[in-house]
Amino acid sequence: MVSSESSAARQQILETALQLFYQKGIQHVGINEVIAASGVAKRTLYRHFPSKDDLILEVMRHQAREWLDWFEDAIARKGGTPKDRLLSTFDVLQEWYADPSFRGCPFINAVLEIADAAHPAHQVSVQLRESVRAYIMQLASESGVRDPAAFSQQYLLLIGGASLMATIEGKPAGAQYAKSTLSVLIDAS
Amino acid sequence: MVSSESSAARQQILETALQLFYQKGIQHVGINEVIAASGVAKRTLYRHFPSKDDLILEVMRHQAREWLDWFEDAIARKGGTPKDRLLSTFDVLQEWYADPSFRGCPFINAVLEIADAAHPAHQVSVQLRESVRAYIMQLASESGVRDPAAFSQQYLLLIGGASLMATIEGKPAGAQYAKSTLSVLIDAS
DNA sequence: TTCAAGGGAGACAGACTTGTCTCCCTGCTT
DNA sequence: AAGCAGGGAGACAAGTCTGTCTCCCTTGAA
Repeated sequence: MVSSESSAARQQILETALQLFYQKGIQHVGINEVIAASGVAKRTLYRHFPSKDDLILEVMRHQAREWLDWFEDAIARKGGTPKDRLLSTFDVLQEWYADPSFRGCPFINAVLEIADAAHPAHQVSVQLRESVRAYIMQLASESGVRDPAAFSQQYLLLIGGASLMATIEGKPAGAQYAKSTLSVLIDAS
Repeated sequence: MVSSESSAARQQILETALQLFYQKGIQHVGINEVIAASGVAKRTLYRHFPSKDDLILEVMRHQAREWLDWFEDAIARKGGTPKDRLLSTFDVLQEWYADPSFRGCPFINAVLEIADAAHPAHQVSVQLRESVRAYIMQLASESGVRDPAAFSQQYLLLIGGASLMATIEGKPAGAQYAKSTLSVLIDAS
């Protein structure tokens, strides 16, 4: 018996839904579109995901794991001192923002599309931001920043602001403003 | 003959829709709910606004004018030197974030709910951010900041980031992180 | 070989949505 | 006084959506 967690159909649905949700926005993609693009029966989708909200939640969890892995790997690959790596996070982000398929940060998008802090998918975004903050706080400690906790909160402002600028104005270069701001913050501490 | 621009029914629809759109999210409010809450006939709404998209656009324009007036007035009332006023912008914003009726920045919400950069309402948000940036750049010039243009872009990151933090984590105090960051930026220039 | 589970295709119900339409009433203008 | 524009109430059409259902096929295990 194939575990329902690792079913090929389940994976197919998850990855197709992830693409569609990101490209068109969660609310603008119906279940019928997901099953058509997955080549899967509606009955099959509802066997694995009891409701659309469950599907959204699983998609967001999957995407959060993948994004955090990608982000930390990309920064590790840049190498250098902890301070170098802190600054290079915004180079990594700028490359992301400039990608033609970039349609905004999916976690910010999800929170504001869902517009319901009680929705479990909202918590996925909150937890992801907390993971990023903890990771940055660690790098800040290694860099000798005076108050790593406060610094990591300021970092969250900058990453959110840069993602927003990339989404609203379509300006990936917002990441460079964030980078220069971060540099000033580090040097001042 | 009453001008269709200043009709009482039109104003009623506009203000009711503004409230509902903000409280529940644009996509989660139907035309039927707007007319029920406005005490207006459906025919009347469609006489003034040919489609829901037109209504959304007019609501956003109205809200953008009101918000910018409120923001500039609140800062002017704080008084002090240009540098004082730059810093007090985030005190003003924090009061807004901490208000029980705060449900996120309506312009960020709208952009991400609509998820379509070609939608006219998206441009309203872009233009509002540009107005804020120009206003901040002026204050920065008066404060003797070295590069007011770059500074104003960094400001946009901070205001966006703080609004996002207030929305996602429900932490109005993000504004204080933004204020301290801004202070460092000013002193370093 | 038999049979149960997973899956594809799609009909269907029920509850939404936007936008058009009719019917009737009130109040202003000429 | 008369008539017309603006407006309230709501039926209706045509479309959307989610979630349930039936029917049939395939595959793998006992």
